[in-house]
Amino acid sequence: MPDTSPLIKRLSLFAPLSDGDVTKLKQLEGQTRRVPPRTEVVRQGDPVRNCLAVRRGWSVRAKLMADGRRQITDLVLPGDLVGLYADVLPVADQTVITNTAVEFAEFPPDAVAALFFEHPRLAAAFAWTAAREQAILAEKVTCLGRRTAYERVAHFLLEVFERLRVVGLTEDNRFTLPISQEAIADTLGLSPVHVNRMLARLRQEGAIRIDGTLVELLDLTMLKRAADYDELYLLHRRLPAPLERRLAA
Amino acid sequence: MPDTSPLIKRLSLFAPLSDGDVTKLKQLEGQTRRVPPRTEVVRQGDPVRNCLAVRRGWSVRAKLMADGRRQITDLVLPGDLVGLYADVLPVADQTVITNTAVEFAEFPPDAVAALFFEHPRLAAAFAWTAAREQAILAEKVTCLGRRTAYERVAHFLLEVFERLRVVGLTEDNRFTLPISQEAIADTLGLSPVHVNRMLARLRQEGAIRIDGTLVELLDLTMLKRAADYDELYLLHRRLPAPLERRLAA
DNA sequence: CGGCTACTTGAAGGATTTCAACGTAGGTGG
DNA sequence: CCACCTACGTTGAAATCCTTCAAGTAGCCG
Repeated sequence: MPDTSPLIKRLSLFAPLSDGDVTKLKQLEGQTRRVPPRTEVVRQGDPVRNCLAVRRGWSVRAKLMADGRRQITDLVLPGDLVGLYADVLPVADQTVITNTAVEFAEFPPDAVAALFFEHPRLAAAFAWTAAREQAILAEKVTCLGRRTAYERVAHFLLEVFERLRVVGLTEDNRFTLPISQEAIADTLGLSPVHVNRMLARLRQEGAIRIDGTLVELLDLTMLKRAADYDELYLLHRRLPAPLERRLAA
Repeated sequence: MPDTSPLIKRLSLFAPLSDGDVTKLKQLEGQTRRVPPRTEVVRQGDPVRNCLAVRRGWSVRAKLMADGRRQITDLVLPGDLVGLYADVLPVADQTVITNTAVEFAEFPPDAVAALFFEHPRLAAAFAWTAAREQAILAEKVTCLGRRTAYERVAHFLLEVFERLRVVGLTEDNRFTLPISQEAIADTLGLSPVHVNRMLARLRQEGAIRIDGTLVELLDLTMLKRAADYDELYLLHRRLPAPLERRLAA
């Protein structure tokens, strides 16, 4: 299947999906919507309506402060789900803005609750997604709290690379990074100028190469050492055996 | 009920619980275990066995880096749940260490999944808890990425105050803060020395008063302004009406 | 070509860390 | 009961990392 959606790719990593599961996912992702770059898909403070499943394009989830500062809390990449908790939240606590043209599917939040009854394996996969999202957030807290600017930039590149890899959006050690250095700065809690300097340093050290939006990681070992990187938190591993047995029943 | 557990207190804030729900919670919390201060309750990298429901005492959830740096990602206070995702995770991505003597109940992770069938309202309440935890993490990312040390300390005090308040652990504007300034530093991504200075400044400005482990917030308005604080993210509001209607059915 | 946006680089300033020293309270053993 | 010890809090001074300000370059699109 060359047309496999990134979501299906990503969830298959967690557990082999049955035909029924795949059919259900295709149904959820059936109707897609396209929005241009710099569109607010979800607005902080608004009531949340739908869950989104991103098929193409980059967005960011961000918190906006009263005085204009902003912090990007997570990237939203193809295969990612937005608003899994929509059902249970009064209003969105964050804004989601597209960075490129983005294509995504929408479905009602109670469809997620319904999964628990009809598609327990998918429900587990969605729970796993939520757990992964939380682990990514915790890792980001660690980055911002305890890593230097240099380490943060290296860590950022490695995380993006690995997250794109599992949805098939890398080639060798290359990927496209369609966001500005200012956006990276808002992700890493740094100034744009300093992000630029750290990228320059990584470039000079031969760890990376950048050509426009194309990034190549030339020395993964060195990057991982520099970032104190352990990708365990991304949970790109098979699910626990006990759960597997239970779901197989 | 003077004996109401902090968990029941907290979840009641989300939705009025039925007698059956309360009975179920009491059953989950039935057997408690006590551990002394500075005990590793969950160890980063170990397989996760159980979910925990904390009844008394303070713990922290932390990420430990190879070179000894640590980042506290969240406080674990009475009424908090630990390891909601245990079922779906291969290993713990964080360590949980008690700071004081702690009393908590343990229950198997699949008990959470079972809730969805027998106690949908509790299941929703647990989902809400998970959503709240994630919102707290996102807010922490914003703190670490975009707030100054002064703002972070003010924000920290306000968050702790509000979280303790809903489980009945405050009196007027006072609460006990049984953790060291070093632990606060590891929470806020600062050095212990600087935390001390910021606390001193808040004290001089008349915003707070500290006597041992007792903290009093003297000027909430000023603190909230200083921290750019909006406690919306703590989700201490009633659940959305549509969900309420569905659960009432 | 002009104007926009993003990237780049240098220099100065500021926020926070590190280093160091001292004070204080509680706990333990002589 | 006192002396010691340790952990924690406090304060000053120097060093560092990162930001801010400023100016210049490169690419892109009308």
